[in-house]
Amino acid sequence: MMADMEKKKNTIVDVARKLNVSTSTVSRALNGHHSISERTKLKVRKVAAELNYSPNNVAASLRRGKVNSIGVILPRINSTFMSNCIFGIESVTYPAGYNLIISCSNEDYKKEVQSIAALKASQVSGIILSLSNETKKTAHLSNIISQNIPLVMFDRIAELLNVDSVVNDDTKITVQAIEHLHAMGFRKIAIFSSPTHIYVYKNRMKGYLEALSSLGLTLNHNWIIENIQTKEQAQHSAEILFKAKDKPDAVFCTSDTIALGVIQTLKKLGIQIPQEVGVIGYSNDTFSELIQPTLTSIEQYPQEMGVNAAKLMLDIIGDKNWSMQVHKQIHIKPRLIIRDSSNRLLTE
Amino acid sequence: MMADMEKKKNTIVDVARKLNVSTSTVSRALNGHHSISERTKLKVRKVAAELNYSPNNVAASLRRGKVNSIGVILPRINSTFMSNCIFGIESVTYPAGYNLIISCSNEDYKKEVQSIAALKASQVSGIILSLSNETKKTAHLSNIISQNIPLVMFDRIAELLNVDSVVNDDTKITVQAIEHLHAMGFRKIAIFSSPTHIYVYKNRMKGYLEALSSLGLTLNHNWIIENIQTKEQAQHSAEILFKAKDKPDAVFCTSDTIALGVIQTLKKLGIQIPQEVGVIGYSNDTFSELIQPTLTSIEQYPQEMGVNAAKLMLDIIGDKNWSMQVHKQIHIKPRLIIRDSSNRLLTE
DNA sequence: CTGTTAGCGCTTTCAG
DNA sequence: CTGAAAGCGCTAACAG
Repeated sequence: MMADMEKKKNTIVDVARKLNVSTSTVSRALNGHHSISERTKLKVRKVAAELNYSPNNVAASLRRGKVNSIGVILPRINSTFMSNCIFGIESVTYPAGYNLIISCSNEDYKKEVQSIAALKASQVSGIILSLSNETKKTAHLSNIISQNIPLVMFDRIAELLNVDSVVNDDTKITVQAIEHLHAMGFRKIAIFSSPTHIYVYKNRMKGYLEALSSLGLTLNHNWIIENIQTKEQAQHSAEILFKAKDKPDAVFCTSDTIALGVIQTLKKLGIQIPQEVGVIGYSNDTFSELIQPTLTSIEQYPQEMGVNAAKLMLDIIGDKNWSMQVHKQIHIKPRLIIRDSSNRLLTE
Repeated sequence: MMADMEKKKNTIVDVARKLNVSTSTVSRALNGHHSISERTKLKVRKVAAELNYSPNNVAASLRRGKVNSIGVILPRINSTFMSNCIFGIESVTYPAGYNLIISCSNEDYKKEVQSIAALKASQVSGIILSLSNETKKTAHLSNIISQNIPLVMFDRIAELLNVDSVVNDDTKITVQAIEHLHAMGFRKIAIFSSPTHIYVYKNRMKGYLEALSSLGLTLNHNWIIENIQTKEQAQHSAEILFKAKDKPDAVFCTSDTIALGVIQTLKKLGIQIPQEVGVIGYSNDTFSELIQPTLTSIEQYPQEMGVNAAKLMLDIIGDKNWSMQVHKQIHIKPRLIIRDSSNRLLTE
């Protein structure tokens, strides 16, 4: 009978045996320890290669009590914004020698909690997180903080939690956007917003209200549409709003997708953009400069956000007392990109 | 002097001690082993919760010789196509209890090789991969296959490697696209392609050539533009081509971004689409139905590709002899989505 | 510069 | 149904 080809993987023990040295020497040589002679290092590396040796990080991590991976939990993964954030994160963590374990909460609170548990079990060095829509409790986060697992939040943060974070200056840029509409002669400005219990939308709403007040514009509660999540909902609400008596003359939208829905409805109703109604979106999706009319929007620099979140994480890792310290909040400055959908000067 | 609050994490040893049982019992209880009485299980779980016990998967993995994570290597991460693939993969691997370790080769061969090594060191259960642009050698892949590490490739596969894979029927759908152009009366069909050493572009080129031949259209080598990678390159090449004497009357593009570049140049040159020139893109990006004219394109169902790649992976994992077997290739059927940019019927 | 030794936290035979 | 004991592969005191 043929014996099974027991392709047992070679370990440092095999390398050590072949060279007649101790496993410590092999371990040290492979890790570039300074107290090993160049000659030995060369020999070890040679034999390791011959034996097709591949290190076992699981064993090393267990021994070291430290894992070289960082967990990332996102509400979505297939969005331009989020995938660019990941891209930014990866560009920092990879050169630093970390793996990225990514999981997607799918805007589901329960899955967020489970993902946290899974990452904890994996002994990740830290967790970078943006909250799901549904997350209203944050016990799962306090829990990991209390266990000294580094946590960095970005974009959708939990305000009451004292952690390092990266956010946009949503309020300020929204004020700027409303001021821009005002400067273009729009006076009856509506807002189409996603749910305002979420940090970023809350701040956009805040900016809207602040700007209206400081510009002396009257606030019409019928023009404040909240809880819009999809293009279809935006279309629906726009249809109702623009068929009513008391129509606004501009709409500030908290996402480009919402803005797209509004634009499609306005077109359908034969309303001219921006002559009759101005529209502003948020996040500068690829399509915003490609649609008709081109859409005024707000660039958020998601990659930059990811880069900063990752840098923050690397700073924290290894700092035993990070949870005791004053936490940093990095503000990314968004930019208003003025295009045709709000630019009345073009047509006057 | 205050003693440091040694917040040493509790392990099963602590749980066992508190209950006066053995660690084996705790381990078994926590893992729902059948030979443990319900009463014990309850007690163990209760104490584990009290002690805020969190399992250490690193130790468990080392002992089991098996890690609950799957590695994914992609050429890009911030593209609609790839992020949707990840989304599909995650939707299968998460419920199955796997972590996803994602790394991005950035179209760089070296980084692809390094990522493979890193994932190997992490002892991942398997690797799902789509090749970088630059990858021409596949020794790094043969290597992991020979070590019985499950490998699934998708989209950009290495043809000569005998592994499970998920691909589009690029050739067939391209033939269909060209036939569509022919049916619309276009006869002088050019192709703007990304580098054809890459599997998917090679097949699109193949489809183009096959279709031309079977439709009896003459092949003009000046109309075969290869190595286009960016919108700018597409614009540049289109400008040259459409200022030349011998102009095509349609352009098949291997991506929507290329098509966008072509359309922008045609507009600039005052050439009517589709009356004078028809354009087809590939991958049905969000913007394709939003631009003017709306762009005929090919939907590839990236999420579906991810789902299938992940399922294939789960099938393979644990199957000791997978590398000996005949490998499956799953073909995802793309769909031609006809819009204005190729639809002459609209205007005749 | 190198070797000896003791575990990291968990699972899993084997033995009751 | 439960316990004792061994050990996964590696690293890091400690000791020369």
